[in-house]
Amino acid sequence: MIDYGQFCTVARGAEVIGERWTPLVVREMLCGSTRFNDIHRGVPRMSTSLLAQRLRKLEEVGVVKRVTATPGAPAEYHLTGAGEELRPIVMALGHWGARWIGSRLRRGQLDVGFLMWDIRRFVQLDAVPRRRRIVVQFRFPDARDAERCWWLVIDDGSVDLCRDDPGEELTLVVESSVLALTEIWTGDRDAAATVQAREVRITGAARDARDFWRWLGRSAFAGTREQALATKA
Amino acid sequence: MIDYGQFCTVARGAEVIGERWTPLVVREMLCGSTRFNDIHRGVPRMSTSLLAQRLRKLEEVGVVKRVTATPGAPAEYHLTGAGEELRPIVMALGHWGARWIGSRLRRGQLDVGFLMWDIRRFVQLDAVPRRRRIVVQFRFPDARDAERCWWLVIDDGSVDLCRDDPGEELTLVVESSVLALTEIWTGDRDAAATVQAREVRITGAARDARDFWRWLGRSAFAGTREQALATKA
DNA sequence: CAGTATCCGATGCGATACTG
DNA sequence: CAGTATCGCATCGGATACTG
Repeated sequence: MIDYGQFCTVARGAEVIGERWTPLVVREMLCGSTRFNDIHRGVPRMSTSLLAQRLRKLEEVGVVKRVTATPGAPAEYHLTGAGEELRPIVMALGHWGARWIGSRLRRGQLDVGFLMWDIRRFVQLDAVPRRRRIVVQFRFPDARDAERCWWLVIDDGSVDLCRDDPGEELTLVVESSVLALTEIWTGDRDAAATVQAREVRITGAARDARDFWRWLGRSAFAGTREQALATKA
Repeated sequence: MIDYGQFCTVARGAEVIGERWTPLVVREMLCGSTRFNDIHRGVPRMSTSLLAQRLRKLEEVGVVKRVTATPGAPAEYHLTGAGEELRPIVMALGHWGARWIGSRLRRGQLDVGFLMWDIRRFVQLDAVPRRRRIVVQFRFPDARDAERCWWLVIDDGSVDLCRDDPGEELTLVVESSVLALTEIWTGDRDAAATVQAREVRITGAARDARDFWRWLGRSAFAGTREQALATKA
């Protein structure tokens, strides 16, 4: 563990949550993930051994509480009150990043799995047309073989993300480069303009296509990003 | 530099200011230090080469602006707008630490130089009796030889910290263990109670001694700390 | 004072493999 | 699925010495 050797509480706080990867682990838990592998989806580049180590440390300092419902059941990781109070800090950091990190996305930052996981999480359920099962296929021609095709299934208020064809009638097919959809998600580009530019193509009923952009969420920081870019221009 | 390889702005922000030592360097600059060695006083355990490296990085990402008034003059480091906007984040982290880091101060976290530097910075000038030159000697019998004795000189709205006897009449002498004064500073202990317990001794005119605790500031997070400890008890 | 250059050692952490 | 164990490299950063 980091030891700054200072009594200042900024230092002591930074020792706990400033360690490499830790803020992202906390972010993931703030978004609601409680299972080890779910958390890991939010930080896929982190090795599982390191994630386990960080979770132990966070438990030790009282940010995370490890819960095992019944013996033998898989553990769940929950934020404590202290952990929950990190929310404003992590959010502020995200907004700061959205506002001040100017550079375009680098190639190495693109990750379809992470993007889709994020999208799944923030589907605007109350904006989804009710009483219908909706199946959207996402196609990313430039992604690696295994990540080229995803299905988002929304039904009765629940959202599922599949990597295997559910074999149902498709409501929509969304085809895009990884970059284009990511930039829409982050607020770097406008969805309508990107469709205009033919960098995203949506196939399906016109009404469903229009609805799509309503219930598809955006990153929590997209508004800030958008505003920052607008101000600059 | 850290590279999380994620488009999320929390990650991209953390890449910039989540690196080891960086939040403390920013904290120091938010407190007003602009010269290399002044900044270094706030992070004395950091090597100068590493500090230089971090400052370069911060300049590169637009958090710090390096300014040389006249050629040959020593450089000054100023926070940019982006840097200034880190203030709420750093402060929030400090308050979080004050509230949730339960452990007592460890021996290795004590540092008289850092404490006195902090004290000097936050003297409540408007609470200091006017029209008088005030010289306070601080004695720390348990400190290392070179750090046993300090002088705080307040005059005409300016505060100086000396390590050599200014050779003037002393208004007050404050004698304390490093721990005791540090804990008063951080809000872990009450000043009056600590004096009662004879762990701090003040010599001088009664009125000056009473005034002392009024113009001596406390850490910016002491209130939060105090409240957290009170709640627990 | 205000840093830079160099060296070298600790360790953080990634990759891989393995277990219940 | 939910992790643990082990290995080995890279790099981070501390110490020291040096410069204008």
